[in-house]
Amino acid sequence: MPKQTFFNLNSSKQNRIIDAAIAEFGAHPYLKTSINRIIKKADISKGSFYQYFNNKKDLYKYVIDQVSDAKMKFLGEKLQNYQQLEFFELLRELFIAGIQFRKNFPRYSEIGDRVLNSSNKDLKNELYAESKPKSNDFFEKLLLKAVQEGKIDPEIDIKFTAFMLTEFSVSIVNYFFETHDTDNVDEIMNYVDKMLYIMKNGIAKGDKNVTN
Amino acid sequence: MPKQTFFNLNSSKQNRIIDAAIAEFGAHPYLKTSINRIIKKADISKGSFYQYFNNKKDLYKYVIDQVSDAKMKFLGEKLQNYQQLEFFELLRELFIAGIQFRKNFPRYSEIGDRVLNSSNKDLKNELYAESKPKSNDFFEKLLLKAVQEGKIDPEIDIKFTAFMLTEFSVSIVNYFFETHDTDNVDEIMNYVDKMLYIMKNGIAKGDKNVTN
DNA sequence: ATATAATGTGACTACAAAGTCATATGACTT
DNA sequence: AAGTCATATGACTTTGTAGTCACATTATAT
Repeated sequence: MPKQTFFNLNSSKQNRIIDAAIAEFGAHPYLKTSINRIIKKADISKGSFYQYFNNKKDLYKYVIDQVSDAKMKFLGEKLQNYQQLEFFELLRELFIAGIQFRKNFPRYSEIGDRVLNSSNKDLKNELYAESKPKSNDFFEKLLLKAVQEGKIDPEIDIKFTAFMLTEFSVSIVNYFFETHDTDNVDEIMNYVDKMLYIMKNGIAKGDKNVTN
Repeated sequence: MPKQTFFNLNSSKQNRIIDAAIAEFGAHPYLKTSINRIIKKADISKGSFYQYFNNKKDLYKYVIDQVSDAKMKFLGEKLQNYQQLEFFELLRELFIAGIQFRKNFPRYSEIGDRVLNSSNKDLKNELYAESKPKSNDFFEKLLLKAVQEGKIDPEIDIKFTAFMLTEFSVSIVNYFFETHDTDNVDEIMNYVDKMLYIMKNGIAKGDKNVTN
């Protein structure tokens, strides 16, 4: 957690610092990020930095939390309208909302991508203590509801399936950026639909008599 | 590529260096790995290092290639009879072999995990110019064959599906190690089977009349 | 035995990072 | 106006890194 001194700052200065941090953490993998560059960009002194934060990780965690909260809030608002949707429909809307978030807050997304692929396992565990479980929990709740409503195969392991959905979601983005150099983020939906198709029907040949 | 001077060394010295490198690259994320530590462990001088390799990345790439080759060779031997196996059976065998490899060569696996999770996109692209497609290609070929044999839904996007399988194969192992602190690697097969079930049938409720 | 080529060495340079601290500046209180 | 407390500063220290190079050692060929 940042120290009290940071929160004492007027919000304009706070934002200047956070913006500089977001830029830095979005531009480099964590281990290559530099406090020196951040303070330069934010136009504060080295000494001040250490009066606001304990160290780089302190700031990093805070920034990640902010971004994660922003996304949750954004998705949460969108989802209010979709309560009545069927599981796969809802999932689809969720991805659309995710893409919208990406469009509206590109800086946030850059840093988010970095975090999701971050390798440093120790750091990752520390950071993800919250945010990945968040997404997992969310999928779990959706799945549970869908099973109860008889929409989803009750045989599945819900925790594991939630995990699978989370990972697939990340993979989709990775795949998109590895195969498309474009900025046309909407095309991601192609892959979302492909993924949903597989999750729904599986890939073994044969028709499924989906019960309603 | 290492310089000729490296290959001129007797294999015992070569191994000493490669072993030190594997230990280092397995123990730290790439950006934190240190040539200094490697030469210390391998008991060679700084000057020698630069007579054998151009830089750290040079060595890194070489090590990754070695590990990747070893794994391919191992899998190839284990799966000699794979031609007559049905797609999902084969996939299962593949995981079993992969887990065996992990058991037999834990050092190799450590470094493999790091690589697969590596965040540095630029580096990743450079490294994977060859080796990632290897695993990807393999899945693609399997899928293609299975589609042709009528075992797999021809509707699916093979490239995309192969990618998802590749990524998830890694995730599943991570998931296991994150949720189970045990060394009983066989339990991973529980999750593999769950994954295969979903990939086969999907999660939507209803029976699938798999055509044979 | 001598000359030549290949290999080995570690002190050194150059650089960038995180973190510290004595001092300066400002703001608020008495 | 004087004194006190919070905040701001940047030069400095320490630590680590990659990479270089003049020289030492060893092996090979003549």
